[in-house]
Amino acid sequence: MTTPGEQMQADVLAILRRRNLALSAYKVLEELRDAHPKIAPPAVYRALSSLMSKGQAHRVETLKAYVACQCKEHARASILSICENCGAIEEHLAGEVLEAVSHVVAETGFSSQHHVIEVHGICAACNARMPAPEGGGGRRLSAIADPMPPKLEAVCCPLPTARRAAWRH
Amino acid sequence: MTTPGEQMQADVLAILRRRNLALSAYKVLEELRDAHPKIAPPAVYRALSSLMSKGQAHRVETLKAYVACQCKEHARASILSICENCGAIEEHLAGEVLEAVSHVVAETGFSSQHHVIEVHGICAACNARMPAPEGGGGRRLSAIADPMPPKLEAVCCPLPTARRAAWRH
DNA sequence: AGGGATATGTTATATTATAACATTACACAA
DNA sequence: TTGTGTAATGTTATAATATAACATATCCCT
Repeated sequence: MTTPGEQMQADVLAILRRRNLALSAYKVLEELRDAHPKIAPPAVYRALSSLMSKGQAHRVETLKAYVACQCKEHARASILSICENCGAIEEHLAGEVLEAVSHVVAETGFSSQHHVIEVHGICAACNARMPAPEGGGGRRLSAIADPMPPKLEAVCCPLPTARRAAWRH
Repeated sequence: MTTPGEQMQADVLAILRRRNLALSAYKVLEELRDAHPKIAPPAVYRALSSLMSKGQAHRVETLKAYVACQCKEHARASILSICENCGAIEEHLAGEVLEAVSHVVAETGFSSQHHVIEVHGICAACNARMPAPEGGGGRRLSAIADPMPPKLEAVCCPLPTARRAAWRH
């Protein structure tokens, strides 16, 4: 039988999976109100917390927001890439990198327990629609000519010179 | 001549440098009240923001808190290690790791602009005071026998089985 | 001096997260 | 079966983090 808590987790996970964007806990809460009219913040945070402890969701620290895990229930930490243009999140498994990080900090005697690796930049799809940068190096948000939505549900779109991309809020 | 904003930045930096711990913006604000009795949050956030853009301070994303940069004005991102026992933060420069991360995400066409790498675990000093773990792997917080303060200003200390270490708040 | 840009001060509020406690459901012994 | 302790869920309130919005002052340039 499925308990209320399990149902909540399933509903939260379904909401997160609808997009490849990170959603704030309160955005998730809003969307949950359809199925759970009188839901309150602690219920959402409890569900997110359970999902995270099972590796089915991740908090994107640099966005204060949450995404569904894109791998098949991995336990190890992963690298999250965050597109500054469209907000798309991708998850990259790379044990060697985690080990490299552990190795670096081990030089001062630090023993690693949990890694957080996040990279901001421009995703492949947005790169394809942007002019290449002058002085070499990666393309930049300010160079975007004609921004356009990401893979799944469009949430970006207008984004000319804006300091803050549309998908943030 | 030194402007009010520069003075504020200097004061904030001095406060951050007094510890090797991360301080929340509001903790910084409290300490600033000595020198600036009527300071308000935006002033602190502005100072932190300026310091960060100059590479003189960093936000520890996983702690929602700020530390002084420990290197000589590096521009590149670094690896931050966070001791779960005493809260000590260490900064590790490791360009190769940043490149390894960029390389991993580049496999899907992502171009990196900014890296965030944070590692939680146990620092050398705390490791020295802890029993080694049974099944191999790093030592864990729960295994701590007789916790004791970190390098600079002691903020940790009691920490037997506590779920949340004392230095967090 | 005038006037625009930038920096600073001030008030209010938005956003994110958790504490604290009430209530319900559940496992299991008596 | 009924009590009774534990864990899960619901509910209310509030804590902690961060920024918007606007007023005022300062500086630079003419």
